[in-house]
Amino acid sequence: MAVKKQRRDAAATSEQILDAAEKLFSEHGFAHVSVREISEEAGVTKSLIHHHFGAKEALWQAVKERAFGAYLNAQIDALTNAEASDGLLRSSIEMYFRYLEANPRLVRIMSWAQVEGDTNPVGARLMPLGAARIREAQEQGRFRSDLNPELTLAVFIGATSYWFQAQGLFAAALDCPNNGLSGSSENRNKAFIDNFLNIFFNGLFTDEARANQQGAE
Amino acid sequence: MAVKKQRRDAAATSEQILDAAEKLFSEHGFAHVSVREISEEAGVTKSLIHHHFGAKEALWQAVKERAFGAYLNAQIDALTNAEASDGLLRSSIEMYFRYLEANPRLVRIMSWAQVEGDTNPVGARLMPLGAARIREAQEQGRFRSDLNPELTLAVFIGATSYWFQAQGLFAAALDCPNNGLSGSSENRNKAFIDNFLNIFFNGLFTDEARANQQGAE
DNA sequence: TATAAAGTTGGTCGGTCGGCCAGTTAAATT
DNA sequence: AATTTAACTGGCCGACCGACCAACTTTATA
Repeated sequence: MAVKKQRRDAAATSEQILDAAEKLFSEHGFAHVSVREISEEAGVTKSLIHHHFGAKEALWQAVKERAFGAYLNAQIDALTNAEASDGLLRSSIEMYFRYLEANPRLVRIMSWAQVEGDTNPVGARLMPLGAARIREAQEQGRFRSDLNPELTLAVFIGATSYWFQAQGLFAAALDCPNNGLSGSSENRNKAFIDNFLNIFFNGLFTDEARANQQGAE
Repeated sequence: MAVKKQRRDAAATSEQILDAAEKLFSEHGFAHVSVREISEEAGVTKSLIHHHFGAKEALWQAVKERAFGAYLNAQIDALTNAEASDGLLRSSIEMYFRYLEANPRLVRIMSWAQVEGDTNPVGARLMPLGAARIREAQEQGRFRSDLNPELTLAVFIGATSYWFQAQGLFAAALDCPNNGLSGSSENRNKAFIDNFLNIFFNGLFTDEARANQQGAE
């Protein structure tokens, strides 16, 4: 038999409100969404939102904290559990990419938070972990030691994050039929990360060009 | 003798309004700025803004078109005038980076436009030009031919654009005193682009690691 | 100089916003 | 069963928003 729906459940109601707010905030941004719209989306009264979260700003904060918290845990897992071999480091990088791919709302929330000037605590937590993995690889002679780990990590985070943030920018240029990228977005994402990792690890130069470059220095 | 100030000059007034709007919109975004605030910043009445631009939305559009137009011209110059040698391609890439560095307002306007879902016509114009340069280098045997030019360009645009968009994200992690990056932002920018181009062209692997990777395939 | 056109102004309107409060209902406590 | 606590509701309020308009002033035209 079906469980009778609880009519007063503060935790469930809060989640309901958070879900609705996350949906609308991520789509349109904090300023373009009214508390009224959120209440309608969540199926509760406007007053109830103020009852549970106080001000609109606090609700936005709660939405961000929930999304960033889940993201942070997933990434810390990926960065601490992966072992220091080429294949596993590569796969932990791919996990970062896949997480963004699977959570488009998170990507948009991060975009909004970024442009609105939030001092994102997630980056400050994640950067040292990722940089440490790069340092390990350098000490083991697998990565070049003349590169700065933090800046290298910034390249990786930037290229992958921007790929998802700016799909509208790239879509038109990628959709021409002669480059074999006009398939599904999954295929495009896979082609991008493969292409990126290939450059990231091996560079853009041919062996010949690299030899010339080194000879010239 | 000083030129007597024109008291009624529609073009100058429009510029004045556009300057004020660009400043405030880029700092706080479209929704967080009122027409009243813009009028005060520009030193004109609110009604005058409606007289010149119609609706607030049209003013925002005009701000974006002015900024994107200047940006587009500068980049088209860089991409069409640079000759097809390693040094000049590298320098045209650096010009792109320098332009973003010198125009923080443009970076923020692009961020706002992106997150608000604008179908950015600039990317559609610029991507084919940049991809063509990469194709040339591939045909001349300087760049590896197994890479997709458009996706490669997306890596470059993403990494550099994100660097400026997300300085707040990176700043905390980069400011630790032991990595030599705690100087001025100009120095940090230079260190980043040098590090990026080094990876971009030559890859992250050591020669040994690259040899192992190729041997394993 | 007469007249039209364009630049500029202060004031105001309907509408929406976030937040508050008094009151109601269900659950928990004693 | 009585009472306290907390979830929940409808209505309302002042503030602010973008837009509009009628009037006024300067410049261009004939």
